Amino acid sequence: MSPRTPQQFKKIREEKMSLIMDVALEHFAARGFHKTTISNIARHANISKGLMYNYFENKEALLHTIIQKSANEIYRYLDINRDGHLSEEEFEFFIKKLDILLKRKKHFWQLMLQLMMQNDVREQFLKALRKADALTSPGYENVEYFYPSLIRKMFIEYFHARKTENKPLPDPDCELEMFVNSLLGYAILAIYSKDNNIQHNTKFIDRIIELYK
Amino acid sequence: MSPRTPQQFKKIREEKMSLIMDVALEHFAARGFHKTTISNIARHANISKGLMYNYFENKEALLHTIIQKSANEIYRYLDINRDGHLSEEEFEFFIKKLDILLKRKKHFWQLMLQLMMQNDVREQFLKALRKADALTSPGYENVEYFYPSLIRKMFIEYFHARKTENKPLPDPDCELEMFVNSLLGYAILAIYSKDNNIQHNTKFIDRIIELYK
Amino acid sequence: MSPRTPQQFKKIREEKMSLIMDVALEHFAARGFHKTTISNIARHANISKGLMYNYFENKEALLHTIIQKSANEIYRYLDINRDGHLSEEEFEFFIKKLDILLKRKKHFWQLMLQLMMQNDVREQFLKALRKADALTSPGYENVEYFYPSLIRKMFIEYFHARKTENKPLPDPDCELEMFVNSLLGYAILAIYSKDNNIQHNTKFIDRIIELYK
Amino acid sequence: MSPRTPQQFKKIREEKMSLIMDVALEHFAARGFHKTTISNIARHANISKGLMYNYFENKEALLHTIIQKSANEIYRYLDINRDGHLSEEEFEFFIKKLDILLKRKKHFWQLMLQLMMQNDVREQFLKALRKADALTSPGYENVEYFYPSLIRKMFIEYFHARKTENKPLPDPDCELEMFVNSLLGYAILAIYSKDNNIQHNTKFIDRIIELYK
DNA sequence: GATGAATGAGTATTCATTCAT
DNA sequence: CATGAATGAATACTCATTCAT
Repeated sequence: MSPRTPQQFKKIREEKMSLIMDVALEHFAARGFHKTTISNIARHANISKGLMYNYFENKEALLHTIIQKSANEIYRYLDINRDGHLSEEEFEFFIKKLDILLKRKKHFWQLMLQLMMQNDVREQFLKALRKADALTSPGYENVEYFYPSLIRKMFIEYFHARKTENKPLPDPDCELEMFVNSLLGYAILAIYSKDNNIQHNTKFIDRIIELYK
Repeated sequence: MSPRTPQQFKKIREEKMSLIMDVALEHFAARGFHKTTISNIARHANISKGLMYNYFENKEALLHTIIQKSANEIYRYLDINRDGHLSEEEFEFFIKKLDILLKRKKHFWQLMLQLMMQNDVREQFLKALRKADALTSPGYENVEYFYPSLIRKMFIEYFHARKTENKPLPDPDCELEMFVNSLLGYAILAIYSKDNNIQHNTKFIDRIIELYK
Repeated sequence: MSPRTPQQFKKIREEKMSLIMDVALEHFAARGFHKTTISNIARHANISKGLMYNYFENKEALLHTIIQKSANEIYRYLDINRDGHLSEEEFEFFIKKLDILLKRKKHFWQLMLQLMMQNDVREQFLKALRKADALTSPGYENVEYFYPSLIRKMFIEYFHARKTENKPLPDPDCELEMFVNSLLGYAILAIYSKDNNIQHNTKFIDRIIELYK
Repeated sequence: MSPRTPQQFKKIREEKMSLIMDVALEHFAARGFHKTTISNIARHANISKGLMYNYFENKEALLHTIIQKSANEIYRYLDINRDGHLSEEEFEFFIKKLDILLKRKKHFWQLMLQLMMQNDVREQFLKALRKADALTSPGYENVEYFYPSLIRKMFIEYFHARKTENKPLPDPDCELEMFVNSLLGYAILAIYSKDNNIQHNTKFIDRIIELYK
């Protein structure tokens, strides 16, 4: 009886880690990081507590890994043509993809919001995000500001370049902010809404595009 | 030393409770409800742990009392003419007051957001809010839906009644949603921004009023 | 019913801390630091585990405090005339007191030996000792080398000054080492011997004095 | 690839066991038995944890085997002419060999000291030593007292027979103890000294021999 | 009213050991 | 022979809450 091959071990490892992270994310999102116990995660993942620590150094490391992994996926998913310029088509594409993303990864976003709301976690949380960003944005590893800044830059440029009836906007920065706020408000409600009322969402997203494209 | 009068006792009591609640709110907002310990609150309020339990049945009761009290203050503060109708002036007045409120009570709002983000706290949290509403909205004690619904109703009516160039809005519900989302996004950023950049805020609020009044 | 006075609280605290430290020292000495559990200490001290942490930040802090306190006592006890010079009388006095000390504080010395034997604890353990030294040797707070060095210095001087039949020793350093080794060997056996065979010990100590005074 | 012969298997087995024991001894000595984890040993020996249990029933068995093996080596190494009598030459030979031994097997002696210092391990530890002794001292398997007693007996006889200037020592037992203590003190410092200052050691050993031969 | 010592149930974490492959 | 995933019992530590004074 020969031992399992390294590949087999790797597969087992990855599947278990993935399972644990899925269960943990769900619980973190629903009950918050602190109220979620390792015991609970282990019980729901049908593993022993000890195994958790075989894969994750501790509870915090588990959280970080979840954030990192999810952030990576998101960045990969959004990966728009990174020429630093946002065409009208890319703008529309971005908004629509974002909407889908919000619904696909509700648990992750709920967790993110919880973390962002805690003043003392926000900093280290942002660090994790920045790291994830660096991984997917080769060449941006040393960018001082956190990823969304990159997007923000593009949007600033986009709004400054925008014209209505061939005239530039009177106050593009204010317009950008209106846009960002609308999107943020929409996102939060979408993340916490129980139904995925497609119709309703579509209407709003279309209106956003109509207004700001 | 003559014994204190009942009034003096009452005053001491109220001041202590107020102090405890202030300290607690600050800590809850900064570190979250679970990470905040009773010991910490007591230490910062310069009282003993035991005294805390003289005033508040337990940690949860403390939280509820804080929410209740703050919610009451807020409702009192916003107290617009409750004739169930929102005039254009009232609309503008409401928005402007809300903006001031957000900045005045940042800690409270930060705590509110944290609580709203936790799926399993949200329900009981909303209950507390509804109760606070009932206290300030005599006659509405048995209203089934939670307070914002009342406001929402007025806003729905407001947007449906709104006319631009003497023509009703093509889709007032969508317009309402755009408005709500913008405001929500703005609120969150305002609650967590460190500076109270008046200028910047004023611009945005003015634009909101300009667009939706 | 007025609350206890600060003095009463202090007394309670000190008595409990002392009790815990006594029990802990006994266990540490008998079973080693790692094999001794907090539960065990608590059980034998007839207190709850929680109380332990009311008084000592953690297990290591408990150990440090024990070392510190015991070391202080020892230094106080040995406190010979600190003029940096060792007369023949002081020499004899020191040896005799040391002998008594070994028997009085067996548990402490057993623990000390255990700690000294662990390569990775020795450093931080010596630090604790140095600190205790500084507390009892005003003016020596910044002495770079650890306390025994001070004693050692005196002994070096003592042996170099020693004369037999009016002639200096042929090799005072070697003689010093013979003395130190004898004492060390004696100490270890004394610390771990179960009986305090006075006779036997006296004989040895007398011989030491006879040889090296 | 032809299957390995039984001899090859045996050789592999023995080499692996030896490797494991070396690594384990090093760790036990440096960090103590309890702080040393099986995982650590396995990692440093470049084997799997499971394999450890193929060779050693459990952690304790590993410890015992190490002690046993090292003790055997030591006894073999010291193997003086066991006629129960210690000549002056044998005395000198013994001391000199002991000195070399201390430096050759520092890790082992460090571990031994650690174990001896723990009251509750000492008993079973001495048992292991006695067993080792029995293996190398055929005929002494049932000797009640632990090995050093045998040596001690010889030394007692040696000191009682010793004469200075043709006169027997006034108190041979006390002299023996002086000798033992000196040697013990020396041994401990030698075991834990980082440098192997040959000169220094030689001087001391020579002095011992000079004094007690 | 006020204090802080005391409790104990709960939680994260460790690690020797087993076992399917 | 060899592997490392998996277990679970044990252990350090936390903290809301109680209570004698």
